[in-house]
Amino acid sequence: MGKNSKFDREEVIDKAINLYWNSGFHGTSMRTLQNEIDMRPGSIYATFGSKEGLFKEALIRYTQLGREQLTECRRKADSPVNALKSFMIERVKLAQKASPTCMCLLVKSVAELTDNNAELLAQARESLKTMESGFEELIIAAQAAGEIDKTKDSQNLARHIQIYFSGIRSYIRVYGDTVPIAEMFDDLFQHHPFTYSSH
Amino acid sequence: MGKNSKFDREEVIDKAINLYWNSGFHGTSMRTLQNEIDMRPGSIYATFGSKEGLFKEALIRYTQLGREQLTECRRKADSPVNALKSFMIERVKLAQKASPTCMCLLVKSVAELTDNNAELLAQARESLKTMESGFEELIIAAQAAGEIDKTKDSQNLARHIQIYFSGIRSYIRVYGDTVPIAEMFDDLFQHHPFTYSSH
DNA sequence: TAATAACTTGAACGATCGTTCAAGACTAGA
DNA sequence: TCTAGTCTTGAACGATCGTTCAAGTTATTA
Repeated sequence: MGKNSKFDREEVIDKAINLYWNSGFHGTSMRTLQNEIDMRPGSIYATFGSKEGLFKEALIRYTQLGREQLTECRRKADSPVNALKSFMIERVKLAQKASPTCMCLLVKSVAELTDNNAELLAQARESLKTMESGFEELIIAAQAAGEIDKTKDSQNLARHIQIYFSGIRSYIRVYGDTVPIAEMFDDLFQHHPFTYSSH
Repeated sequence: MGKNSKFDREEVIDKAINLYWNSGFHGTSMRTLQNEIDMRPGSIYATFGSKEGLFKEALIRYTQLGREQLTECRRKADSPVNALKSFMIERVKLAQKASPTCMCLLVKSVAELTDNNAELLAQARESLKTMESGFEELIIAAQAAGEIDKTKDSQNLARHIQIYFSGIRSYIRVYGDTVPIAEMFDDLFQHHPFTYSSH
């Protein structure tokens, strides 16, 4: 008995993701959120508890979508390494559409948040680790397929990718599209420690 | 005739840098700034014009200090590449002292700022380019000294460093000190395209 | 169809935001 | 020492912040 919600929860969170992605946690006001997701304060607070609560759900869903995209890339690509490459390219394209910063919402969040929002900071960290472990799975697959040297530590390589990926996206934020994005990702895998030919 | 300011301008800006570094532009309130730099609103606004004005000066001074530190490292180190290495290590140490994020204030700023603060965003971008050109100067010196392959494009290598450096610092933000920082910087230079031995 | 439970609404709250400005304090030149 | 110019002070401003809650609406059940 009683009334059902008339809004679509995932749809609402997706809109929240885009807003937070654009302007960050502090830069996005509840008023803006209210207008954009078309909910009144009472409904928002009944559903998500607080601005922090909504942001946390946004982080979680953002991460889930990222993992799904990674899986999708693996399904489509003809090799694990190519799956990683296409994921990075697609992710940058998606980010450029959703947020002019082009940066990862999770990286933006660990950069912006402080201990004043400890739970959110912890969630963003956790999410980044989740993404990194997704990279590692693909690397292990690549090693099994003979694409990457089996003697290399997969965790180490995944770290390499995480670092370079976030670095590139910060770099794009500074230089915009003037920089050859695809080439930069190719570079990553053409170099040691991802190739046999090195050292 | 008239009264002289009783505060030290550089000292004030340095304190502002630390506050912004910790909490970001939006996360640092004028009230907090007033207390920390021990100036009343009237004085701050007479001197810097606005919160944006103070932040811009902070960005500029932060960059200037960074360039000076780079020069200092070059003076002390026995080679240009070692100068780069020690700069990175020292910078991370400094950042860990000044800001628990350990990240670069400039990268944090391009991540946080939007077109609502276009002038600040432009300044942060400009400053990052300034730092990168400092890296390139050291690389050119390293090439002249035979430390790095002369046929490599110095601009490209500087980009590599910029990307990896900011990437590492984001990474440290996620994992804290559990990650072997010095090793990671060594890795950067042991790999192609910084070594002859690669490819 | 009346009662009940679930959800929505939007005006309003206190707190805090960045900022202003009239008044006071101080210093240097006449 | 007086005056004119410069800097400092801090109360106060309107705007906006995140949030609350009593009242209204809608759907389900008996």
